[in-house]
Amino acid sequence: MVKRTTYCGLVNETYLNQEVDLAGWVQKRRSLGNLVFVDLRDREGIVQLVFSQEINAEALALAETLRNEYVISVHGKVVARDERAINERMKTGKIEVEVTDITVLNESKTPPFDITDNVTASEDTKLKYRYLDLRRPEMMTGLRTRAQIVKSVHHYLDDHGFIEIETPDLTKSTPEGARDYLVPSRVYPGSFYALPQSPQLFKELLMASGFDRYYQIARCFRDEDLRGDRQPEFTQIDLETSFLSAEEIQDLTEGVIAQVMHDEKGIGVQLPFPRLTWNDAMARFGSDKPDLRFGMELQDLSEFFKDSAFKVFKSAIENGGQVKAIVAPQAATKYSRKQIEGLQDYIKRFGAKGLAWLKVENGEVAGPISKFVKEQQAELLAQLDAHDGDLLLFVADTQKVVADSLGYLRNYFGKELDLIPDNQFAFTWVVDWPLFEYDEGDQRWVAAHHPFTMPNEEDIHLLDTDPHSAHAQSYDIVLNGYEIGGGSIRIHTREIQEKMLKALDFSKEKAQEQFGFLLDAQDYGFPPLGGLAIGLDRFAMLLAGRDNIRDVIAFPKNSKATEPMTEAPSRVATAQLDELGLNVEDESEK
RNA sequence: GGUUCCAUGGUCUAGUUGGUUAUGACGCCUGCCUGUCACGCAGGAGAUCACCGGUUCGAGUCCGGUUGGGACCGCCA
Repeated sequence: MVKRTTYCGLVNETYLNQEVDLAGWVQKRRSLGNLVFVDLRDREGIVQLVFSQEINAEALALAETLRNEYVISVHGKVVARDERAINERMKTGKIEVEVTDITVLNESKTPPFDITDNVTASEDTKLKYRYLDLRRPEMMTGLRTRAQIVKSVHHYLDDHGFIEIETPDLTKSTPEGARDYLVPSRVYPGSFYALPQSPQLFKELLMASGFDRYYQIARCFRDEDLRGDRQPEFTQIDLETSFLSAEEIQDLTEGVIAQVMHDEKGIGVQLPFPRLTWNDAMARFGSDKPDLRFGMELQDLSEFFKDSAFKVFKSAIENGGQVKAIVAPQAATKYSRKQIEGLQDYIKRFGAKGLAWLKVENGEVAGPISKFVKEQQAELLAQLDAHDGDLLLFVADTQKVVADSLGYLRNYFGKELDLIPDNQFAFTWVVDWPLFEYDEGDQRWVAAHHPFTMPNEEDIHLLDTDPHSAHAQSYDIVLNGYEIGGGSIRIHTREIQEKMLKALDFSKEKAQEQFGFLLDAQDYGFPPLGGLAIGLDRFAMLLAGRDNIRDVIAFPKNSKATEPMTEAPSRVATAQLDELGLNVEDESEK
């Protein structure tokens, strides 16, 4: 095999009049008879090859037989294109390669879709032929963005005294949190390992061992339903430290992110990032992961409407709820009554019973509820800072329903009204989370973050009296409306840990059975500790400008958690099951 | 677990009130073409209308079910 001179996409004027050897895939053949052009593609880009009688008749003949995605190598001379033949849209458009020798390294069937960035094939088809999909430049770019992030993280954390340590993938199932992926044990039939949801407990134990600063690019597994930003296996930039405060860990994280933004995007981010309390995030943006690239904040009108003649509003407030509104700027004429009612149907899934709205026209409010606010309309418009042409949207309900509904509508209108600037990266911390949240489905209190999260210092006493009102030393890092990471200061004393588990209704026995190794470790000089994990996939997705983490994962699952290419998961041989002591029900069905 | 949408040549797609040979583009094949880069021109091939059943004289179209896929809610310490 001839040694390549360079990548196709990197051939430029410095190679003028030199002989080069190139290899790659045929992007396109354009035959004009005795003159043939071939676009040759590799990971760095495309270069135009020329074949003609004058250059080499034998190569020309072979060029006529080329088809898309054939793999070839060529030898030829880099020449300048004629003035009128220059292609300004191509990086290599000023030159071309006159081919004197060509080898077909492999032929290709006609691919099921074109290897271009404006591909039209369905997600299903693309995943089935993932190796072809990944030939597309934008897919290569996404994975290279991801690689660059990892490289920067290694560089930064290595420089800051972090030690990279691997933790097990075959570990113990834990009852809290997401559903585990289970791995049957052959040696102990009926017993199972679990794949880690995160390396949480192991990294805490590494602090107990005195490593002081740990990190890992860690694969995590959660058997829950998928979304555009959720895959069953995903990767965290996982780190843990001893003897640092929440603020110090946040500063450190900002350093990591600033390094990545500098290396990958050439952007100097403004530090420190804003810090929002969880309460403020929910109150102002209706979300625990607010998109700060635009305004349109939720405004509380409970006081304004507490004596309203509009019973829906008045009674919501009397029942301990609230009335809030958002102002969609210049949206009044863009949305018909029917469209707004469509939005109302949508927010019903968050529990909202209705969506009240007003349009502002000539300084007056108009719309179905206008008669209730006509008298105070000037006051209302002033309070909301609303102007002619704006659309006002109101939801009256419990705090949670109001936040979910208006938070959704805020994001919806942000996109629809084009209020979100491109190429902006708005980081923020969301801090001071509740320690617990109530699980309506299971009718019990669960840890909002995880059961090892330290309460705020001033709330520790609440563990004895009113644990569920306590707030936590936990923090999420949010980018453009996505949670890209989160962490906390952990509990490091057995006393507080046991109170925490008790508040979660763990019996002493159950706690010992599930987390005994951690509780025991806390008896042997467990240092104060805390850490954080950044979701690599989401971070890479956002930096690559994509809207699905599949685009920055080489071989992802589809939305049904299967992989169309390998057809995993699949049934296995009975002999394999027998060896594991497993019986599958209804094996004949399906 | 729930809601909702979708399935027509290789790909994307049109298909009316149920009515003769199922539309178009791209791609593919053959021929012509020496400056193309969305090459052009002429011709051609390519369809189990996802699957099963029903209604009907007649189903791509209507009804029921199944399968596969997309989005969303729940779920995701």
